[in-house]
Amino acid sequence: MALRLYDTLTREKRDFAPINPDRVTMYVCGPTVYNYAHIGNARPVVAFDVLFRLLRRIYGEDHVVYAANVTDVDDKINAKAAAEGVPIDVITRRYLDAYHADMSALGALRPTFEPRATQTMDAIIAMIERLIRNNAAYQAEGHVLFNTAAYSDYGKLSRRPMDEMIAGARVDVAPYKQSPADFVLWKPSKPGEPVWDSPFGPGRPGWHIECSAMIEQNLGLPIDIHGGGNDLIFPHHENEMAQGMCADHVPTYANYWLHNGFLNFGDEKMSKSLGNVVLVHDLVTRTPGEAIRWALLSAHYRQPLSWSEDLLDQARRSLDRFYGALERAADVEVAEPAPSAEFLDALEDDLNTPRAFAELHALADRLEKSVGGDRAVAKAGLLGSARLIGFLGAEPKAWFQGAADPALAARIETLIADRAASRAARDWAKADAIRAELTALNVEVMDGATGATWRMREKT
RNA sequence: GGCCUGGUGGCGGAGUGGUGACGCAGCGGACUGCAAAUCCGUGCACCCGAGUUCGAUUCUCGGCCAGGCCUCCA
Repeated sequence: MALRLYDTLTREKRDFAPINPDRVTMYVCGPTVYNYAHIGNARPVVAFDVLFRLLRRIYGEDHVVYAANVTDVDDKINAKAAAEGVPIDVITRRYLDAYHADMSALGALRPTFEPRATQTMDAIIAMIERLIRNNAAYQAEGHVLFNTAAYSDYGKLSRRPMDEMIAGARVDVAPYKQSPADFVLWKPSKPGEPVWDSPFGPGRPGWHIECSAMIEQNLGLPIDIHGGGNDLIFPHHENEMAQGMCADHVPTYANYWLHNGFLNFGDEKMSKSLGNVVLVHDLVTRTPGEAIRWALLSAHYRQPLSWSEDLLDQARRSLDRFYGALERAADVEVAEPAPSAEFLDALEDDLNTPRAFAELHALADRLEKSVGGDRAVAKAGLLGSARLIGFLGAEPKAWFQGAADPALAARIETLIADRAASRAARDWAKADAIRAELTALNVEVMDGATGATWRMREKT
């Protein structure tokens, strides 16, 4: 089966056909680096990482170009910098470093490009100049505004009837706007804010223009895939598309618009403004990143996902199952891991990760139950499939014992040796006492035919 | 007010016009000095109403409920 993706613009699942199979282009809206990322922010990163990996497999590693922007000019960054009395780059560097570390812990590959707004200023200004020249933008009171009337398809992506929307909008309309829907491309900086020179006067870019300029600069319009959270459909992506189309007169902006559903926490979405956030930065200190990744992919990317401790716990148990199966199959030689046909089929069906996960379970079952050569086939399929999307890359021993530091591990090994001696002497009371001691250390001991193995229990 | 999602078993979550994935938890059994893991078996669902149909959880319409967007937001 060929790759099929659900496109927000046409609201249908379509066969994916890149403009140029030698250079497949994908852009995803990235972070504004003024704070740590929460798991809701991590959802698109992980979901589109799966797509990136799948595209690399289909078209070749060197034939997929993936860009994700870093917004490092923003009101909240300015506010934070002012509050701490430091330049904005102190803030942005701190949170960008943390972002990279956190997303890496979740198994996300780095995008090919991570353009930063502050380093895209020339392209931004050039694009605004072109928009003005094309009569798609106008200047007013130190601002440059996009003229939505210049783009007849404005509202098409979000399917918003513009006249009705304006009537019901809760937005205060700035007096210098020709139409309430017009949006800022360039605006004057307030005192103390970062400022850039431009033909339109000193100031800084509006929110939407950086993405269009980065796409143009790093990928070239039109692009194959544009991704982001579904809250960005309007106004951000609507505006991006309008700008790009009017600036470059391209036939399309992006051929496939992909939007992930939201992660909810309780009854509401998780958001920084609501304050109900779980930071990845905190979570990774007490939970394996792989389990967080599994939890994030346990629902289809377009569906809402309810975040809970129980979800994480279930994710850990699933991975326990797989690593356990691999541990028991340590003796099975695998020439070359390769994903199974059913697994690829599930992923190619608009990234159906739940179905793909079901196939991983089927492969693990085969690995446990079959004998002889079938085991090698199952192991190759399990490893090849799981690793394609960033799972089961660790050694089973590291998965089960990774939470123990070397000193603790040494102590555990000593206790287990003592217990083995007691068991050999059939001193069950002492053996059980040692087991109790290990349990107190959060360690579970498993007696097997070839001796005891152990693992750290999940924290409760 | 406008627009957009979604409502599946105790929980998570696919999918389908007709034999009701998959996982976790539960229950029974095998195995085990104990325990875990593993294996075998097992119960449980498709928000409500109407329509279309031989037949709907799946299609259509109408409700109800929940969430999101229209303002920074993944």
